[in-house]
Amino acid sequence: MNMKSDSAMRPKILVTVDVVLLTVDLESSLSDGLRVGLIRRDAAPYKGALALPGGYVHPEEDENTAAAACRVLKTKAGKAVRYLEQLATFSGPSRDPRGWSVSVCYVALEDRETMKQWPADLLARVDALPPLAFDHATLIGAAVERLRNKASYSALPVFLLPDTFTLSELQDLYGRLLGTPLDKSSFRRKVRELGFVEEVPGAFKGGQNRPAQLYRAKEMTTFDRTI
Amino acid sequence: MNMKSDSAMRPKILVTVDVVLLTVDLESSLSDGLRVGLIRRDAAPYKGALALPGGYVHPEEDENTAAAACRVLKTKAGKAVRYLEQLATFSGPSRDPRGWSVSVCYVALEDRETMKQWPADLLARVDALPPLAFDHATLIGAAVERLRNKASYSALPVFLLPDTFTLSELQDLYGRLLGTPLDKSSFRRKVRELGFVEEVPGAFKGGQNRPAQLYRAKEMTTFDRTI
DNA sequence: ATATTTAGTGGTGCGATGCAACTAACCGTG
DNA sequence: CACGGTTAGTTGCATCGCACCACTAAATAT
Repeated sequence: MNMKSDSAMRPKILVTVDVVLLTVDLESSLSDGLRVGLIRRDAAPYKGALALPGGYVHPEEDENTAAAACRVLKTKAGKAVRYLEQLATFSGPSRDPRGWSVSVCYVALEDRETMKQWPADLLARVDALPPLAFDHATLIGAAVERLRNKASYSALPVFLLPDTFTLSELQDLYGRLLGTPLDKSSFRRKVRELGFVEEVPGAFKGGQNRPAQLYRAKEMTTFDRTI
Repeated sequence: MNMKSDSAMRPKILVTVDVVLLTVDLESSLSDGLRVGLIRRDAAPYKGALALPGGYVHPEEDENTAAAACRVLKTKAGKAVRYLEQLATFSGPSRDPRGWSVSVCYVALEDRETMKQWPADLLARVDALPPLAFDHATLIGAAVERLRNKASYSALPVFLLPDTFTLSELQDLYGRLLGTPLDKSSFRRKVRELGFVEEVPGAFKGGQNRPAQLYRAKEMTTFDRTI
């Protein structure tokens, strides 16, 4: 196979990035509260439709696709994101009507408070998605699956909470993601011994009842997984 | 940001796939025995250097990047591969001297017997890699990490063994990948109850000593992971 | 004071896992 | 042909982690 002719006859491939920006609404008691940040497309194709924030990779300004994803988020959301991770790459001739396309998809996590800036009508529940442009529903499905999966063995979900949070909030979050209520005692023991949170000395969240100790995330931890 | 001008002024991005084809040599007692199938490049850049099997995505014939990876493997190895999984996508302006490139990287697993077809001098130990073209050493590192990781919670490693194998061989393999010797009793109990292998009735592997029952893989299984 | 609600801690029984001893089957050797 | 060596495969036990449940603590409301 000749490399030169291979390169010369190569048709154009569209190279884009898409970001699944996830957050969680701990107030909503029904469902898991997971929400995804969308945009409304202002150009063809799918003009006027809802879609994931995304766009072309700009070789002259992007250092790599992760940088492109950051740039997209910054222009569409006006801020740097808390956590960003590459999810997977989707490709094919028919997923974009403009031609054969490759989309490197990223998952971003943000807490609900910060996401207040995002227009409320563009924050869709992931368990009741509106019609979306391209194959974006698939990308969201993959992102949510990844997040749920990582919840079972990592500290990743802390990025869905504000800087400080109570252990009850953290437990509630894990319970939602894992789809099963967790035991208070076991959860606290686990979290403590894994040491991915630390107390904020003297900081308490007071409500109607007994005040709760506030915590903050320490380092990112991935737990052991044994066969 | 105007989509049309965005698209029109878009410089060419090289879109390629690379495959990290892994196998394991259970004979080699030192190290873990993991090996990666390489090719020797017959064209610039890096002409004559060792590299991963890979190549351009061909939009007119490839249904997606996974199909491109299969095609690359078929042309370079002459056969379909046992297991193929997308690893990650690597990108940037400097990883390929020809220009800004995106490489969708795949991990492939094959058993040692089948890999006998691969030229022996192109089957490198992953813990002692020769100098490689592009950033391919990085891709191999990521692939090996992924494999080791999945060994701790999935049946994935069975794809590194022939169709039938003994439980001792399977245990040896897991022990190598996990980097720690496993207990015979516990391992067998686990494998049995997870049920991802089944006996081949009446088939035994006879050596100098007591013959061992042969097993074959059932369905692909991923185990539970709990926080 | 007392009820209510949420925060947070301790104890206990069961199941999974690790460890070690045991049996089984084959081969080679004197 | 008995015996030792080696690998296959099982069984029993002891221990550790974890789910479950009961308890105490601190606030508010009436």
